Amino acid sequence: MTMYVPKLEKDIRNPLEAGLASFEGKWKTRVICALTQTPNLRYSALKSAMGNITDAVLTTTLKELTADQIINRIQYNEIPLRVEYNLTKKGRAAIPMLSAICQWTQTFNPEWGQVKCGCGTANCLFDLKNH
Amino acid sequence: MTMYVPKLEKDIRNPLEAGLASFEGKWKTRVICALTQTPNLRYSALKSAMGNITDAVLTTTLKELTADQIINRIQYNEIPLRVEYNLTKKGRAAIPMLSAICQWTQTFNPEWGQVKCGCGTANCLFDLKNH
DNA sequence: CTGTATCCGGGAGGATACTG
DNA sequence: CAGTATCCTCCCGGATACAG
Repeated sequence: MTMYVPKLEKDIRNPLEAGLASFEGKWKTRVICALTQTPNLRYSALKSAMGNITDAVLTTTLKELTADQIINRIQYNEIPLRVEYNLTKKGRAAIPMLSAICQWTQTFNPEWGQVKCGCGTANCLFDLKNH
Repeated sequence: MTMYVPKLEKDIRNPLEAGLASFEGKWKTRVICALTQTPNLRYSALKSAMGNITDAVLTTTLKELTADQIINRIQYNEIPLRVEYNLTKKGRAAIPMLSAICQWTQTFNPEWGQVKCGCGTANCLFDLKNH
């Protein structure tokens, strides 16, 4: 019933800060990565892709990404209920940006350069350590 | 005497998360912005550019940016002590990335598109609301 | 002038139990 | 299956005071 409402408004001053806020927190980029590798994922598939996330945290993450127009929530009123998530146009437009950050890190911190993703997916964005 | 040491290690899994961590927090991008507009700034100049930051928070921010190799700390052993900060090569390489995020926000959230920076500096990265 | 030391409130992330 | 509701812990950002 009582949704969480922060007492202090965040102090976001420009479009850069607004953009970065879309990716902050522990799970958002991981959800984006999963949806990049597999375009349509159900709640349960997303949850197991995240590994050890709890429902409360996954739900919050998905709501924030939806509010930021980075993912779509598509509900099929079947029984049992089916819900799928995928990237919006804005979400897909973020992929090159995130890749650029990834490469920037690997360029200047070569210790990251050796870590290769083992997922075998051709369009995988990220080089994951635990994957 | 007792520096702050986090008890739980941060869970950074890939170069994207490592890169984004360099920009997180309220002040890091603002410091980068200030040093983009003015290449060499003293502690006190940086502090007044930030507006209402406290010393404890500014010091922490500068240390983290230095540790991440995004800014250089140059100390002149004069009396009184003079310290200047500027962007490293890695820091300068981040500017196009940050501009891309800025533009991404302005493209998909046009309410940010009308806000223009009033600083008059040619190489100003960001469109600032309070500036 | 350029910081450190110390304390504190608020909140993000998480654990657990429960539900249509 | 796809979430809510509730509670809790840790620690970040900030305030204030002090120092080399």
